Amino acid sequence: MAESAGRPPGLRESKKARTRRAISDVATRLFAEHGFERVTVAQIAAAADVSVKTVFNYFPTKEDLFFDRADELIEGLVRTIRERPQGSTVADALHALLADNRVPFPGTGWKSLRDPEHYEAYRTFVATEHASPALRARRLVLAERWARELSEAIAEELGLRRGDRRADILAAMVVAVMGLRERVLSAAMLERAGARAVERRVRATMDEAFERLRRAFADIDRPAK
Amino acid sequence: MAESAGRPPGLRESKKARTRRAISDVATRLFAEHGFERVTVAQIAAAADVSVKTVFNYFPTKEDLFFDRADELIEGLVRTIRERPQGSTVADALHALLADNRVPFPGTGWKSLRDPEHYEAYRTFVATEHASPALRARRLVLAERWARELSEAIAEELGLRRGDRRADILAAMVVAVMGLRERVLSAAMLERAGARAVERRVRATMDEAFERLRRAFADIDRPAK
DNA sequence: CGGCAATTTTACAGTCGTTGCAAGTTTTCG
DNA sequence: CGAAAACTTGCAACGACTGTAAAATTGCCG
Repeated sequence: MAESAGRPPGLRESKKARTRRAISDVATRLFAEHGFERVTVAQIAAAADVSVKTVFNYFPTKEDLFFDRADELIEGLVRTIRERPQGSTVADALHALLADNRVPFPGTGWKSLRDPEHYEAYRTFVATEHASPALRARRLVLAERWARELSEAIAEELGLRRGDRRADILAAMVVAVMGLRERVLSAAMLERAGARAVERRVRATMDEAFERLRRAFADIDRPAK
Repeated sequence: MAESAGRPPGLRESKKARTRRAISDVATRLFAEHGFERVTVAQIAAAADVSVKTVFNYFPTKEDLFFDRADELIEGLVRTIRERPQGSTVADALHALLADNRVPFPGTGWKSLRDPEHYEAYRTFVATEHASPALRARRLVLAERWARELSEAIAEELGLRRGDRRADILAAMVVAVMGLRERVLSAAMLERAGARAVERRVRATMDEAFERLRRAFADIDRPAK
């Protein structure tokens, strides 16, 4: 695998990066405009001025075009756990992150829904996803992968051995709660609730969920430091 | 929607049922023999002596051929909750069901893994599913549907209004635990652990998980009657 | 700079799931 | 029995995806 800072960028590398970006951007725009199902890979390729084969060269499946960089989300979660403030349990840290009115944006991190531009962008994302069974299915697969990574991070952070049942259970429940958050968020945004209303509903759900998680895992979820 | 016992069977009905069964059986056999991905719908149609179009007439997608009647599982769960014995909480009832060494079989209910025949059949099922990303994805979609139905049943059973946050949270966590059970079960069976060993691992995981669920939901999960 | 090797991109042909359509076939019912 | 309704089928077509081998591009070395 290429190390993160191997050689000086190199023409080839940078060109590849640019091509990949171009394809992803074009695809994102087209999906937002016409919906996932009604855009063909051939159209994307044409709009990005590459061949269909090249598209599949960079993205294994059409769905990957939509969820490009979605895996960054899990990195954010893991960092949240690892770098939680002193005295804060894992549940505390995740609670703080997920009860907040922010949502993950590819590349640029978590953004507040109070910003109308971000609200609109995320609403489009959610609506596109919601309208496509294939995308909804894909999201579930991603969530499963997240559960595994989360489980490892949690185990390590709580001083349990890898694959400890308790870490697996906690991770699975956290991911379930994330799924719930997503559902609440989507539902609220799809009916065009105002940013404050969305925020309120999300927070209420997360408060409830994490309170219960705290109760369930009080014995092993220890504060940092 | 057709009521469960509409007219006397009728030639047409029974013929349809037979055709459907034939297709499903043939598909199941072929998948077990060669793996999901390596069997084409055309082959299934040929082996079942119908046209490809007829196959899609009965089953919306190829995956549905594999998971035919999997939705019966959720009915079993819901019944488990509704008909739980006196003094038993929802968590108790689900715990008893899921810590047991039995697995759901389409049509015939839950069977013990101690029976070598059932063990082998279920192992084949699990192995086939495991080998196919498409099937794994599909299972996740089914699980999501189960979460919704479970949530309704739980809400009703605990005297909460439909869509009560707490019921949603409990349901989501229960489904997460079911997913975990499946993972433990699969892993154990794929490495050909003996029935007792599989049973032990499943039970240990379920004991741990439900103990935590009980703690988390002690305030609302009331015993029956 | 020139030219060869490695890497990317592309066209082309093909597989497979899935759908729409119009023409059979079978079952039901009056 | 005969027409309507319900099923089945063959055919053509679409779109995601793959393999292959040829063409274009880029990196590198003398």
